[in-house]
Amino acid sequence: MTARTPADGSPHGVASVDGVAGRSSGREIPEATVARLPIYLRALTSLGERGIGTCSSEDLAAATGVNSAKLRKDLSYLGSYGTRGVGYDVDYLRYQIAREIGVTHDWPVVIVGIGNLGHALANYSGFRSRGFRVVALLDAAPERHREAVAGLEVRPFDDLEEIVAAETVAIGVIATPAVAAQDVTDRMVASGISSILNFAPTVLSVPDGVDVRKVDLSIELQILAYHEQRKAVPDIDDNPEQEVIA
Amino acid sequence: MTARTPADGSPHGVASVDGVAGRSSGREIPEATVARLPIYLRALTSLGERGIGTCSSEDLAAATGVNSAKLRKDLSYLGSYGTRGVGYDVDYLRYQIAREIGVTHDWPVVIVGIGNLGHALANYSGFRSRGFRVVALLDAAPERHREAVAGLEVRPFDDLEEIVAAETVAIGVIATPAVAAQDVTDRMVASGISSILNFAPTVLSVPDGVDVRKVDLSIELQILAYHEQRKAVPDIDDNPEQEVIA
DNA sequence: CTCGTTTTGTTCTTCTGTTCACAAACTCCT
DNA sequence: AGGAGTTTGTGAACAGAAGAACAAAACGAG
Repeated sequence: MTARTPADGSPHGVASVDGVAGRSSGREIPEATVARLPIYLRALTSLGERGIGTCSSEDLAAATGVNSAKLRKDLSYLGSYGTRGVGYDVDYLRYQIAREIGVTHDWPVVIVGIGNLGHALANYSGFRSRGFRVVALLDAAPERHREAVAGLEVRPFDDLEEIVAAETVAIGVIATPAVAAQDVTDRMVASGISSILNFAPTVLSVPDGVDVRKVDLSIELQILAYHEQRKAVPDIDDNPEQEVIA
Repeated sequence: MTARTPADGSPHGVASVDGVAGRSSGREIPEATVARLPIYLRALTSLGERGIGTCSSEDLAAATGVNSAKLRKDLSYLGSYGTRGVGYDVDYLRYQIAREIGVTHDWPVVIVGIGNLGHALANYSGFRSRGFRVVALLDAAPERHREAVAGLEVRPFDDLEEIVAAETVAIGVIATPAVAAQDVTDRMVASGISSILNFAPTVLSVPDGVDVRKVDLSIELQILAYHEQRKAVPDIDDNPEQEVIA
């Protein structure tokens, strides 16, 4: 912990990296690394809860299923938060990653589409504990309103703008049928939301500056199926298609 | 279309790539491409339903949000299924992709853990229409048994081996709490399942030859949060640490 | 205080994936 | 039939990510 003082002091006395002088956050973190930071964060939380105060890159690599060299390189983008010969302070590193990701404070989130999946998402406790707070559940269907899910009333979709403005919501989750997803997206964007997590099986178009991530359950299964098929028929091809031609 | 005969015949007369000679399925499809094939498949299905018989790589690229050159290269790994100057036959290409992925017939799937998420998955109609058939819902908790979800009875987890053997199930879905996930995995693997889709927020360890894909809802949100944070504070860093250096 | 051990942070190499750009192949029009 | 216009399939350049390997930094023992 005392090791904190040299902060980002790059060992070899180079105070500024890339010639970017003062901007200590000037390090551009590669996308692949960003996608792994949450994994490290979760593993560190778990280690911390088990009372482990320090861990090496090998330990953390084992806990996350990542190659230790890759892990060290990932962490090095954030700064120099380890101690050579010792390892990383679990709590300290966890805080640094949380800060880098931006989950030291909670992000308000709205969920639109309270069907089966929306229910599950609303009830998912992992959001709360990992930096997100569901502030509203919205659905266009009147028969779903007033129903209480996870302690929140389901409200009309038309309340979107009001809620986004009142709570400064930046992140929206779409769990509607595919056909409604683009409309919901447009309304979200218009109301000020600039990051969307989309569970609807459709490609959304959004203006620049808005991020969309998509989670598609059947795509994941299809990727598994592809590899599964290759296992089953390791060598032979299952296309009996000589005849087709002509 | 006639172009099928030369199989992988690379134009410049190189019949065997990599020296792998005759293996027509020897084309190794890059992982990144495999992950996009289901997207193309879905878009083609949608085009087909709209009565569109032919599409160019530009059309399909627009529908999927992918660069058209990348799309063409992806498709070229499967074979030469387009016609220069014309484009791709929607149905024909769709069939070829489905065959490559291995979803021309349905894959039986079991879902373990019928909580909120398990419910949602069991009811998700997209599985059925995209090459998967949920053959059983399993849960360790006795109070969940006999409950009917999506037309299937929830059965005891101990029935796993019997079901997997009876239906030759190769793919399992884990929607249990994190703490149970590794045990469920071990049982699945022992019973013969070799592809797992994991929704539990934990790293699974599996023997070689078993594939695991993980879907983690809060990780997706955290990735969005990272970028969102960067938008909010485009330049200034939120760590006020100039003083440190010494 | 010096030596040996540990473990980080980083450089260099290799691999994988993306994008560009264009010849080859096809259609359609005249 | 020939030429103009499209669109594919792919080689080659480029970019990004992963992995191996090692010097620099910290610690502890003697």
